Amino acid sequence: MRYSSNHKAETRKRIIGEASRRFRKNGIEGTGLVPLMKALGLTHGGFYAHFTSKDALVQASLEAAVGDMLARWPDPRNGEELRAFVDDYLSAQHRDNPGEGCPLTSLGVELGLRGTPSSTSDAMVARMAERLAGSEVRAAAPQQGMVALAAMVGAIALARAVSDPATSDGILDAVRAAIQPPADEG
Amino acid sequence: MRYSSNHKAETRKRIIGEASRRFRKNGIEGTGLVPLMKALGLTHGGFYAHFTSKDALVQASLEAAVGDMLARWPDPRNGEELRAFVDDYLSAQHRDNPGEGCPLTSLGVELGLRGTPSSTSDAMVARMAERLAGSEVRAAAPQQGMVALAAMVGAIALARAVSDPATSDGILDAVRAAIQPPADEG
DNA sequence: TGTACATCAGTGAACGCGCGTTCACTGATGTAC
DNA sequence: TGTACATCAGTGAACGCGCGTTCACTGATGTAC
Repeated sequence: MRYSSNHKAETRKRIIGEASRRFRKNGIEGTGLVPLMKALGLTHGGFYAHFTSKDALVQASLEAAVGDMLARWPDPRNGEELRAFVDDYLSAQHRDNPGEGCPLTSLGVELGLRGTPSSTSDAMVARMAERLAGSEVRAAAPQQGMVALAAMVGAIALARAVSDPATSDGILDAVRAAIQPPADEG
Repeated sequence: MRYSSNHKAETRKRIIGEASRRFRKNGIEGTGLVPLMKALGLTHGGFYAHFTSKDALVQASLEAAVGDMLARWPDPRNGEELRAFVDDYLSAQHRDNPGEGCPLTSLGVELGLRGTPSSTSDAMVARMAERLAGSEVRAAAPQQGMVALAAMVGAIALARAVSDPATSDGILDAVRAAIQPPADEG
């Protein structure tokens, strides 16, 4: 069967989209290519028409997830938007849905632990720290943006690792209060 | 072959020790029982004389790693000891050796991401946050201990995820400076 | 306008491999008599 | 003190399964003539 000229590019995008969700949710090692392709209504043999290997898909998925995440970032000069974004980042919703969430706390962590860090992570870390630093957020100096980012990433990691829901919520609350002044002050 | 009365207990400890290193370094899914037992000079069949399943070993390994980590923690009233510990935590040595490092940033993160958090993590988080809060560390209030812990865990995660060595070192430096006053002030 | 052919995204069977787990067995030693 | 037996940590072959990857093939459609 022959398809329209952009059909292959669209299929490639669909594979990346589904993979980026699955890698973040179930891990790279926990995501098989056979179930992934099946979920898209395709057979696994066709995978290699789009990617040279699973690793190539991992890189493309990380890049796509980072791109999505950065596109969602507000203008740092708009304090209200940034405050809302930080609230979203430190929300139960984000904690409970790694598949839709920040790739640094899922894919980035797995790649980092296994000794295969990617320069895509560098770009995301730099952009996030920069925007947190140049904002109304309490920490104003450039390094303070990095500290705020580390606290946010660590908060999500800890909130996910802990089994008591109250403790988990408390971690998110404590970090939110620390890096962001109360809403009525801003 | 029959062995001395404590032989089995010693073998069990050896399995847990090696597993806790491998789980932290290569991940739970990345650690096979066959190579694990082989590394101890044993065959894989004998594994089930010690543990009912791989999952049981994961729990035992997390508990052992958390116990080791907490045993290394200094008296929080001794500012100098605590400062040294925080420096060690935020060191290149720790970043580069997850197998010997904090189980929260490796095993805990993997368990948390896969939706199987363990109450063992709760104990470690509580104890670490408590000790950071009751110390000379800049952040003194109880929730501030949690913020310091989140920043430390996030710093290690980011420092591992990033590919540029200077950026990686910079993350550790920024967080160290933020949660700890300069040494000559203490 | 109609026929022949080239294209190529996707198919599906097959590959070798390592996984977690099971199980009948081994054999050195402690215990019972 | 000497023999027979029970114990049980560890052995090693086997199980079914899912993995990443390969490859000869399909067949609907665009293109050439």
